[in-house]
Amino acid sequence: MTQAPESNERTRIERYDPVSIEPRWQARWEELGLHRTKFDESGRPPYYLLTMYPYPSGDLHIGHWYIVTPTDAIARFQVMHGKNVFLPIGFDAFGLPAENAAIKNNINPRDWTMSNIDNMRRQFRTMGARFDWDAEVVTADPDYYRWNQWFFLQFLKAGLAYRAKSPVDWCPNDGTLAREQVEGVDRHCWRCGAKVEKRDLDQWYLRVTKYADELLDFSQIQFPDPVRIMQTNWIGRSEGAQVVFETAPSPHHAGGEPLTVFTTRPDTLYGATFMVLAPEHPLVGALTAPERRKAVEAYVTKAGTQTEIERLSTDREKTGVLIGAEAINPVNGERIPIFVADYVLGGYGTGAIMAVPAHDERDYAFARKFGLAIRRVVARRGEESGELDGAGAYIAHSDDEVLVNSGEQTGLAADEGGRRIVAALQAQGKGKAAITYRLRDWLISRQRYWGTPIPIIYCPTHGAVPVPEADLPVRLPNNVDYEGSGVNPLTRDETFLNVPCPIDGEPARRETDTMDTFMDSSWYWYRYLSPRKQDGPLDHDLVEGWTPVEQYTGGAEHAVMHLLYAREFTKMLRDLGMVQQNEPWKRVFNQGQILGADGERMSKSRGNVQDPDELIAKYGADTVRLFLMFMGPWDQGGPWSPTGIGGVHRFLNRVWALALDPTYKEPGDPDAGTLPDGQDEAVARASLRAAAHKTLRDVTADYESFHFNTMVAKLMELSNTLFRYRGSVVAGGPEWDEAMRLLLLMLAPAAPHITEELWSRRADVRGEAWSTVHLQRWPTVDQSAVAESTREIPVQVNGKVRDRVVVPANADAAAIERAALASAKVQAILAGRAPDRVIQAGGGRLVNVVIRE
RNA sequence: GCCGGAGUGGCGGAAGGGCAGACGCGGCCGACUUAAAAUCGGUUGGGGGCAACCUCGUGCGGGUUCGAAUCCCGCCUUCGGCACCA
Repeated sequence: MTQAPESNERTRIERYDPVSIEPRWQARWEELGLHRTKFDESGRPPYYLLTMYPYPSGDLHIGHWYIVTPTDAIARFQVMHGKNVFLPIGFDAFGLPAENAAIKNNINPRDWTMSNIDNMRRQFRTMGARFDWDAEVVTADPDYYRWNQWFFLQFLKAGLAYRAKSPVDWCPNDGTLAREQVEGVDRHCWRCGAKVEKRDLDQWYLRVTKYADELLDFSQIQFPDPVRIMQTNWIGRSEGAQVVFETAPSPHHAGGEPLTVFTTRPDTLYGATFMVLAPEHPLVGALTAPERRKAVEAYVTKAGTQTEIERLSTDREKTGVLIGAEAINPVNGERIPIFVADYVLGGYGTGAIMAVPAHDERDYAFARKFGLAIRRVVARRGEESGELDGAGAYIAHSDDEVLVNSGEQTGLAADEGGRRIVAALQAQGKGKAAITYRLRDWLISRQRYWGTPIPIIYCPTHGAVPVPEADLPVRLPNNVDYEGSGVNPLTRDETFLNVPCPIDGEPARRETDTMDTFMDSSWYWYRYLSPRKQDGPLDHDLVEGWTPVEQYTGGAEHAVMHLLYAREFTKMLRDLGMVQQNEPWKRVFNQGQILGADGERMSKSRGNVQDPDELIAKYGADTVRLFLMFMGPWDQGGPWSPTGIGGVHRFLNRVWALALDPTYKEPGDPDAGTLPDGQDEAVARASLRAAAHKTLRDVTADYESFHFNTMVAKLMELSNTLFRYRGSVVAGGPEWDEAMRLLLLMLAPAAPHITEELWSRRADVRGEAWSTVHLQRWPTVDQSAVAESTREIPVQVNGKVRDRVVVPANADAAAIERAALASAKVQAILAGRAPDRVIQAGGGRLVNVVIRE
């Protein structure tokens, strides 16, 4: 790069050169151990600040900076408020991308992951974040994942883990596929293109539905509203009743087989005109009549091969087949036909419904298509004899509805009728009130290599036997050969597979499934507190002293997965006596996401990834940090654009110049040296102080509420104010010096390097010993500096601002009104008329003169 | 379809019943310079006026209020999430 020779005026002070300053201070902080948390320190209250640990994809991009640097600013701000801050970092090191890279490039997932982590550690250090690297956790480390295994064994003992069959997407060549590995409408494998099928596999579950009700209680965790709402919907509690129908006798069947359905509308039971079983319902096979068997089997098979999307698409036409059996409605003994149809889900409720087409849109659509009876049983009072208009089901559920065509219950209010129907059924043992949740148990089995091995051994005699705790960890073998396919290599690894049964010592085989990585991320903040502890997963004293985590920041994309799994996990740990708390974190904040310049998610494959390294080389880390905070509200994110970064860099250059050379006069500045607005020296001194302390008041509030963009704007304003006084008689004086000191302290959390450099030079100039700016106490606002002797009050006429009047700060309402009405502009508009009303808003902050035309 | 978030200058955004457009980018004018860059100062929502000023403006249409970007009702666009959950 050709650089013009430094012009004369720029040689007076040293140029702001972040590239030389930043690494120097980073090294110094590390040498001093400034970022290492002393957990046992008393006196300073603990403050655990957590940011979601990253997946080690290889390179830190600008999105990581966007996530991390404001969090670092919060940490530094809290340190300056006397808190004992813990800000750890680690890596979510297991998962599919490592395996994909491994298969593609024929390398080892561990090597790929670990070298990515090395690179990211290096890049992280260039941010200047105060991470406590001693606490680092890497989930692919056996020292970490052995505790996943240990927790699993405890859950098993406590009955919180169990095994059950469940379907997976299966490719004949590449084994189990993750959702994103199934491509196209024809559902082919992403690698080999083969047709994907469904397979039922035995898999492990965690019994998290046990906590469904408790998870709906958010009183001990502060979530952003959208997260709370999404979790509530995800859990999906609905109240209703279970009703037992029995099958009717037929030529092929004795009948009397109970079929339980769940309904939220027991009041509509008399309107049930058919019944529907999910294709997965266990009784489908047994109840199907011989002449229907072929059709039913074909239908069930087809349902199994359809994509979730296809099957669950709401605008798809309803399909289904009769199974050739009938059920008896317990309230009226009526025989109704039974269908199997895929609009009923196997995994929800009882997998069977009573269909009430008059009062349910889905049942209505199905009944119309198959020409089934539609019987109205609920009507608005006074419209009992009315017919359905044929446009659809009648859903509205209001207070003035009554039951019709409902036997003994006819004429009752719908609610009351529903209650009586349930009570009557309950008396006969044919029903009861029930609550159903949309939430399912947590399926943790993954047919993958790169994860935590599930510590189970299958013995021909004893079945699934837990690995004894003393034998943990079950290590993932390092030498793996994918043999060019996506099939989990553990299933071919004889050394791994063959083990003696822990009970009888006879030959047995290991479980080859590994755990969902959400298991890893459900407790890592506890491990950060004692990452190398060998005799247990967590240190109880530290956990109780430092958690729930004070503040957790991360992306909203985890609203219902990670953030819910981790809550469930914490409740399980609590029930095992491992922790005392009900929730893992006190407060969660969702920062926005930085997208590529094209508005799409940043990813290597899209080629829209912004590498921060070149920006740092050009502007330095402080500028990049500050720019990311300045761009907009932190919870908003948005497409990446470097437009404007120069403005932030210019701001830091100006802070640099103000700190090192207050009295300098720009040759190009016509106003250099004069005081603004014709102020005299005393007024200038007072307004400098006022500006500094007002900024302090506002910036403090902005840090506390994570409004970093306005925080930076206000610091820019203060530097602009200082700039106006640069070279004047007050430049370098005591008020200037105080303002400069406040500016550096306020800027320190956001731009840690330049402030540290200027702070140390300040100490040099004064002959004081150096002490880091980052351990200074946050300054306090001097209210007397902020107070002003006069106020300027906007005067509106009919809501439009027409003038401003200046009144003494202590003017009372009458005086303000007099001043407002005395305004020449107001008088001109009044034109001799008297105002109808004069309103003062906000204790005299504004006056509105109302005239009716 | 249902549930959420967001729509404000050329651009990122500020103000969350009381001065719309803070701060920054970009633009324009000027200073410094042989010149350019950098730096510094001024100016910058639209329309009108020589001016002081006037007028219109926060996605659209209504409403509440002395006063609405902000609250309410009905839409539109866009981004997330869920999606036959009985």
